[in-house]
Amino acid sequence: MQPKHPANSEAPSRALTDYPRPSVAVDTALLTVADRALSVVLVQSGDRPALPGTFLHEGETLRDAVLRSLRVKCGISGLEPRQLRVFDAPGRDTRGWVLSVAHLDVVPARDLTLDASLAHPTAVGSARTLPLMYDHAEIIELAVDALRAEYADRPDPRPLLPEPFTLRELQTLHEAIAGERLPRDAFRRRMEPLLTDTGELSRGTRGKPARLFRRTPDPRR
Amino acid sequence: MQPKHPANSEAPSRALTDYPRPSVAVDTALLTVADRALSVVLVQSGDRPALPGTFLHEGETLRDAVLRSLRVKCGISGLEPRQLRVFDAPGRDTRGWVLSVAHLDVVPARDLTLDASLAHPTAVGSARTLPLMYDHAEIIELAVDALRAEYADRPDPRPLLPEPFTLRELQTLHEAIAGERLPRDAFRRRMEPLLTDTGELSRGTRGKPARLFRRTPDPRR
DNA sequence: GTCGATTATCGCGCTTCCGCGCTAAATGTC
DNA sequence: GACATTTAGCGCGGAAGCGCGATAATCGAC
Repeated sequence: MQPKHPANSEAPSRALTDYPRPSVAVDTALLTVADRALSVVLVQSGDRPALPGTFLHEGETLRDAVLRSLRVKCGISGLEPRQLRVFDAPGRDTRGWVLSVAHLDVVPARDLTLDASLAHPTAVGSARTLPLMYDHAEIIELAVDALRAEYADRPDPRPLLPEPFTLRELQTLHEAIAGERLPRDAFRRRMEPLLTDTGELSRGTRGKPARLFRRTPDPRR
Repeated sequence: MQPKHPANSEAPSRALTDYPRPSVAVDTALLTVADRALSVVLVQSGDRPALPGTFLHEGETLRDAVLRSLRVKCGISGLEPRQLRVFDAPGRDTRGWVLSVAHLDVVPARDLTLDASLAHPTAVGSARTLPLMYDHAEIIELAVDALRAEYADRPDPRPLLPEPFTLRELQTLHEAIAGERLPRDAFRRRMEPLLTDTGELSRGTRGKPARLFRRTPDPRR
């Protein structure tokens, strides 16, 4: 029977590697917007769908591992994963003791050139009905809530819209993420002050041409 | 040189324990309020002060580990730790590869019967000037921000005040946590609807007796 | 050229929240 | 009993935000 770890920050008489340690995985709810609704990228894990993930390798950070897993599993790079929470139920993985650090990331649908036999976006509503591995359904819900909070009062903070864009395009995106209709005037009053008017108008569209905007860089980020 | 982990959720030809794994620690910013200001409980770690923590043992959850560390290091039990974030810089601990899952917990000052030579509350302002171990200064800032957010629009959600209490006592507590004065009328308008008036008045105090309140159980918790 | 579609603006009434000064009530101290 | 202290309530003016209906402008389709 192996000894238990010493208290953290005590000087142990043994090496840390003498003690039982968990494997640490990262799993990412990679969200995108397609057909005016949120989708999540799923991969096939054995016989069940799952979020893309990997085990943490020595010498890398959690973020390094997330980026590696998205590159390898989904052919995606250059993203900004955000840590959500650690899932730590002792028996969550039948192969042994595994913790998972859940992450959220966001990618424009146009950047997804997935091999559909490996990874594919699934509407969040549909994903809820699937028998996902481990606690991945819970991770998706956490991620959706976190993304909705980010989008509540900032215009497209995880840039999904190519610039420039119209107010209407921005509102449609925000409604897809919020999962509900957003009243037009209130939305415009809240967002317009946070945007940069390019001074240009849309072209090739029916009706009065819409003004075109860019995001104003957020000093907080 | 040891092999790297297989991709998460692939069926490995080797046991998970064949691969390098980190030690996982939990560190807790245990906050309390004393002298109308926030304090954090520090322990001595070698020659430097630190947050109480421990390594995660097989078969327990992070919460189990936090509770164990608070019991062993501080003689405290029955708390409700909240996960904050994982600290994962590869070189953060000179003894080897260690991740730390930072937590926040809150304890009334009256429940702290600490052996001062082991653990002692330190005003958060003072703690900022100390050479804390690892990333513990950062953990404290995260915890303070998280606690302030919890207290922003709910009355004493991490119960610190013994019941019943007066509006003035509640306001004084919230000001200690917020670190700033809160205007009386606005505070009362925001909080009073969320409290249960006991129908009783304070006694033994100078001036008009104050009404006494209890917390109304929050359906969200 | 007309029409429908689309964007944009705005006045307006309403709601919510805030800060402040003032007044009243009730207690303990002297 | 007077006084200082403390709590409590409230009127009021102001600020901020909202939803809605109405109107105007501008485009492409026909």
